[in-house]
Amino acid sequence: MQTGLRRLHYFQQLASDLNFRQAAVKLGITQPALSRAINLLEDDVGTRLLERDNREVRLTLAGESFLRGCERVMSALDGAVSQACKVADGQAGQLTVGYTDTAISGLLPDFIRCLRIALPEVTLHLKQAYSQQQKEWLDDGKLDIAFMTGPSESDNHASLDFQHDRFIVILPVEHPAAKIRSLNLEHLAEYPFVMGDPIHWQVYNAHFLRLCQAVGFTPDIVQSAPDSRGIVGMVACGMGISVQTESLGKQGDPRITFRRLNGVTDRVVTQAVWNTRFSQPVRDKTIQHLKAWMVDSDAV
Amino acid sequence: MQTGLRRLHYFQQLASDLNFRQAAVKLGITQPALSRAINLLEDDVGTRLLERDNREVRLTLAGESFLRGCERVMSALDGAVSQACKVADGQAGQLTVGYTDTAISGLLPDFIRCLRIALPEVTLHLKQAYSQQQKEWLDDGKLDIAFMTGPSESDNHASLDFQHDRFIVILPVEHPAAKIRSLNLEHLAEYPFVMGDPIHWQVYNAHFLRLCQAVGFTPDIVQSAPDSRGIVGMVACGMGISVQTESLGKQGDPRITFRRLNGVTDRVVTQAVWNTRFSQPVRDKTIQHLKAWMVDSDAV
DNA sequence: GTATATTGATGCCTTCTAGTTATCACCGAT
DNA sequence: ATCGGTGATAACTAGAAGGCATCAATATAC
Repeated sequence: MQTGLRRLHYFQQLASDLNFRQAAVKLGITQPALSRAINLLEDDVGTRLLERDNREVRLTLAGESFLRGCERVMSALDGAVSQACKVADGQAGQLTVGYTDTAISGLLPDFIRCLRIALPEVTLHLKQAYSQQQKEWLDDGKLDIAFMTGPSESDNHASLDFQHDRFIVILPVEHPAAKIRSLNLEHLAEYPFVMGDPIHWQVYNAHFLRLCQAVGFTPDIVQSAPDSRGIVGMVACGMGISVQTESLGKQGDPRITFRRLNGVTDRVVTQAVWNTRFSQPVRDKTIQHLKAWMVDSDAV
Repeated sequence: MQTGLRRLHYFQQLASDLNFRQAAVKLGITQPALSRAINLLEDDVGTRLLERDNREVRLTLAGESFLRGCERVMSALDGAVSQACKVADGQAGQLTVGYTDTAISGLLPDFIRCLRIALPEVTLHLKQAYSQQQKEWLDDGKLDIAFMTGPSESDNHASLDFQHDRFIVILPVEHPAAKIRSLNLEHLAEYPFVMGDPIHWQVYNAHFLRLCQAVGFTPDIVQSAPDSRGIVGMVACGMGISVQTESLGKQGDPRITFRRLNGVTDRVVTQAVWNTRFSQPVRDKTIQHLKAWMVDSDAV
C-alpha cells in the first residue's frame, strides 16, 4: 500500500457523490485526475471498489466495506494529530506527582481537585514519598512534580513555594502542658519527645533541633516513627509529645490535642519542585495552573 | 494533513531506531530524504515529534502519543484493505437467506450449520417467507438466496435443486386410514382435508390437486391454515387429514401420525434460487459451498 | 589538543508521481 | 440524428520526493 491518504479522501468524496465530475469539482481537481487516482487505489487495494458504466456509478460491497474502513482510518489520523498537539500543549498525557505527609494533609488535595477539572484529559499518578526520595525520583524522571519539604538545592530543579506551615505541639489531652494558656517552646524542655525517624526526617528534625537550641535546650527524643500517622499514634499512646506542622493538626484523634507555639516565627515550607532538564508540557501547564491557583486562593 | 501514509511509516521506523541513517537504510532511502520527510511531517502535525541534536534522537511526549496514533492508523488501514478483499472474495459480509417451512424442516439447518463454520466472518440473516414473497424479495435485492418451492421461472434467477420431498399423509393417530398397511392416495378420497391457504400455497396445492385428479377424485378441503404448524395442529384437532412434504413429518406431535403414499412418484423440489443481476460475492461463495455440500451429503 | 568518525541538516539537481488539457467512446433524451 | 451527460485515455506539465555532495556540531581516540 504505497497509496497516500489523499486517495482515500478522494474515494470518500466519490463514494458520497457517486459522480466523478461532481466529486472532482468538490475536491478541487479535474475528473481525469480522479479517475486515475481511483484506478490506482483499486489496484493497491486489490479489488474493484466501484461499479461504473457510462450512466451510473455505484459502490461494490467491497467498496462499502472499504468506505467504512476509510472513515476509521481518517478518524484515527485526526485523533492521532489532535492528541499529539494536546500532548505537546500539556492538555493531555500523564503526570506523576510526588507528595509528603504534610502536603497531602494541607493544600495539595484542593489543588489536585482543581487540576483534575482544568486538565480532564491528563491522567494523574500520585506517589507518597519522603522529600529525599522525591528528589531522586525527579532526577530519574520518575516524578514530574514533587510536593516536598524545601528548600531544594539542585541546579536542575526549579521550585515554587506552595505551603507555609507553622509549628504546633501535639499533646495527649491529659498532658500537663495542655493546660498552659500561652505555650512557648521553653515550656516543653522537660518532657520526652516523639519525632520522625532520623533518616527520612533529617531536614525537618534538624530544623526543630535548631529551634530548641535557640531557646536553650536539647529535646529528649524517646521514640521515632516513620510517618506522621505513627508519630500521632505514639503521642496518643502517651509516650511523648511532638512538634509538627500545622497541616498535620487536622487529624481528628480524640486522645490528642494541638497547641500553637508562641514565639516561633519559622515556617516549614512545602515546595512544588520539578526538573527543568526534562521537557514535560503537562508539567509546565500544571505549574501555570498552580501559580494561578495560588493567587486565587491567596485572594480568598 | 496532506501528508501521505509513507511519512507515517517513515516516522514509525525512525521512532523504533532513533537514528536517521539507520532508519533510512531500512526504509531504502537516504538520510537527507528521511530528514526532510520528518520535518514536513512535523510541520503538518503542527508540533515537534522528535528531539534531536548532534548526538541523540529521542521521541517527545507528543511523538510517543503520535506513534501510538500511527499504529492505530496503520492497523485501521490494513484492516480496511483486508476486509475489502475478503468482502470481494465472499469470505466476509452479510448474507440474507429466505426459506420456507419445508426447507427449514428439512436439510437447510444442516447446510446453514456447515456454512457458518466455512464462512465464520459472514453475518447471516434468515427470513422465513412463502415462495412467492421470496421471489419478489430476490428481485428487490432484499434476499441474496431463497430456499423456496420450485421451479423458479424468472430469467434473472439461477437455481439449484436443493431438496426433494416425497408426499406423505398426516393423520390423527385414531384415524381409520392409519390402519391401512399400504396406503394409496385413492384410500383418502372420502375424507375431509386440511391444506395450506389458497393464496400462499397456490403452487403446492395445484400440484396436490393434479395428483388427486390423476387417481380420479377431487379432495374435500374443509379447512386451510397459513403454515405447516397450523395444518398439523388442525390435523391434531381431528378436523381432517393432509398431504404434505416428508420433511414436515419430523414434527413430533403424539396426536398425529404419518404414512408414506404409495403410487406417488412426484417430488416437491425445494430450490436454492438467486438473482444473477446482482453481484454478491458472499452469495457466490455460498453457492459454491452448497454445491460441494450437496455432493458430500449425497455421498453419505 | 588535534584528528577522525558520526550525528542530523542543507542546497542543488534529478526522478517520478499526480494534475491539467484535450479528446474519445458510450449512452439516454430530445 | 443530435445534443448533453457519463467515465476512460493519451500526452504534456508541475510539484513533491529522493539522491548526492556537503556542512556544522559533537564525541571519541590517540
